[in-house]
Amino acid sequence: MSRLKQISEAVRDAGSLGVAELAALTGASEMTIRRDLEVLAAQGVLERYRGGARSLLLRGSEPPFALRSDENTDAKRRIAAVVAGLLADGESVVLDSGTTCLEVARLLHDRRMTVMPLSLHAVNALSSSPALTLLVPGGRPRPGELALTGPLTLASLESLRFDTAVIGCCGLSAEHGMTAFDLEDASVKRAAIASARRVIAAVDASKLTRTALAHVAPVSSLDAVVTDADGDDRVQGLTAAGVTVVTA
Amino acid sequence: MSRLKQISEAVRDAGSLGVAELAALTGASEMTIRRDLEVLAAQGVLERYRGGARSLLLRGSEPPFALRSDENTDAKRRIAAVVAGLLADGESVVLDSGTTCLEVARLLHDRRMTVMPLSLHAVNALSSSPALTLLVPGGRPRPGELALTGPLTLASLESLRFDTAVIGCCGLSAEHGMTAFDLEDASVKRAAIASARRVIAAVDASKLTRTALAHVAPVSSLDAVVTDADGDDRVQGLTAAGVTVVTA
DNA sequence: CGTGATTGAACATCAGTGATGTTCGAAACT
DNA sequence: AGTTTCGAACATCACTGATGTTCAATCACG
Repeated sequence: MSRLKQISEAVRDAGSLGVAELAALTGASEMTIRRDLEVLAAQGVLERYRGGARSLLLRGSEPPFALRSDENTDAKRRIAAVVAGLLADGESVVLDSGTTCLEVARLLHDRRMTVMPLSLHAVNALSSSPALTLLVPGGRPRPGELALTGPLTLASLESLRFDTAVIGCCGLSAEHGMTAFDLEDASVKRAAIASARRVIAAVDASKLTRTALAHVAPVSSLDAVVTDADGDDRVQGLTAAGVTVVTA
Repeated sequence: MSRLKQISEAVRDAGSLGVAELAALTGASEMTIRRDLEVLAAQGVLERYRGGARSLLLRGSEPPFALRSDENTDAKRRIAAVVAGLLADGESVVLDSGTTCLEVARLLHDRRMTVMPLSLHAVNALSSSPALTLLVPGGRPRPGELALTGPLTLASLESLRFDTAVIGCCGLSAEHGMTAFDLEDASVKRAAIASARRVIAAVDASKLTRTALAHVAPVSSLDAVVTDADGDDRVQGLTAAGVTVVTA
């Protein structure tokens, strides 16, 4: 686990912590801790005060992208590989924001298809590809996450029809359907789902226990769910609800 | 001058050149030349054949972005500084693609304004800024240049009204007006100009002698031209045509 | 079909960059 | 005023990316 993540979790759990304590906890020097706190403060994770920092992470909000990106990478890669296998050359795909979908993007780099990513991270991962046709939606990128949102994004999606939408999410269950932390994100996901004939959800196992604030869509609107949970209650709940679940 | 640029020009001037000759010319090893040629071939600058490479650069087309980016940097920075000075905090600005406008983007990083760049390079330069509101237009990024073009871009521009448009171009003269190498680019520039109340052209001196294929707009639609040419005939031509010219 | 030139993969080397630690003067809190 | 905290500046170190060298495989041409 990276030191930044370690710090952010320690501060979140304690509410607030001093620089010296964090230095002792991580084994790094106080100067390094200060630099880390500066970074985390810029990301909105916490707030500095003289001698320490207090957490700004609300329960029910999402930790910033930079802290999630190297989390659970193995599972994400395996899920992404399966998703990429479900996509055929020549298809047009709209690709959601989030770290799992970013892994999918990396795998599509040399494929011959049309892709519209909903996050600038994925756009950057694909912008050097000569093989595929890259479409960028308009919108306002949310800081850190770089997920595109707002009326421009919705307008871009409404003017196009895709073969497949690959959607990530923050929570997924048979009961509550697909949910997201951010309201704007949720409406973008909805628009993406509405613009595609086929919908694939890419969801690592940890999301299957979670339910977030904003409702996106019922599970009935998903054609397939790709996840890394194996022989799990929650997977059974989804299949019972009539969803095709593919395990990576 | 970078070795890549040196190679690309030598091959363009000779039509085709051998690896050994290029190694002698640049002082690098043949292996390095091969790697360089691979890079340039991927950019579409030239075509490899066994033992050498032949140029693919058409007269009248634009050398790829990566080769222009570190060219004339001083002049571009000075022009960009003047342009940035013409913009007020709180303004909404549409920022054209190209290396000069990219320098402008870098200077806007910590300003409090709304910016819509027309190239992903500038988007990336600004995406970490907490101060400004970044808007991304939709579109298809042209490889290398990463300039956004196409119907999505035009639609994004048509749905917005900006205070100022900062436009770069490939050619500018009193006689032919503003011109661009790429037809799609030209229509995007036109749309950007149409969506803004005030239009500033950022043009280094070398563009004032050039005229490119696609007409963008007459000089009468420009409110100001920022350039680094000092006491030049061409500048006089522009001022005679009623354009406000600011020299950096 | 053979021969010599060309290629690219693998490894060595080196410089430049980024992360970390240390020091010390300035600023802030009590 | 005294103590603590901060951050700028510099030193250090690991790592990455660029370059060169070597050598076996491949290609073109006679």
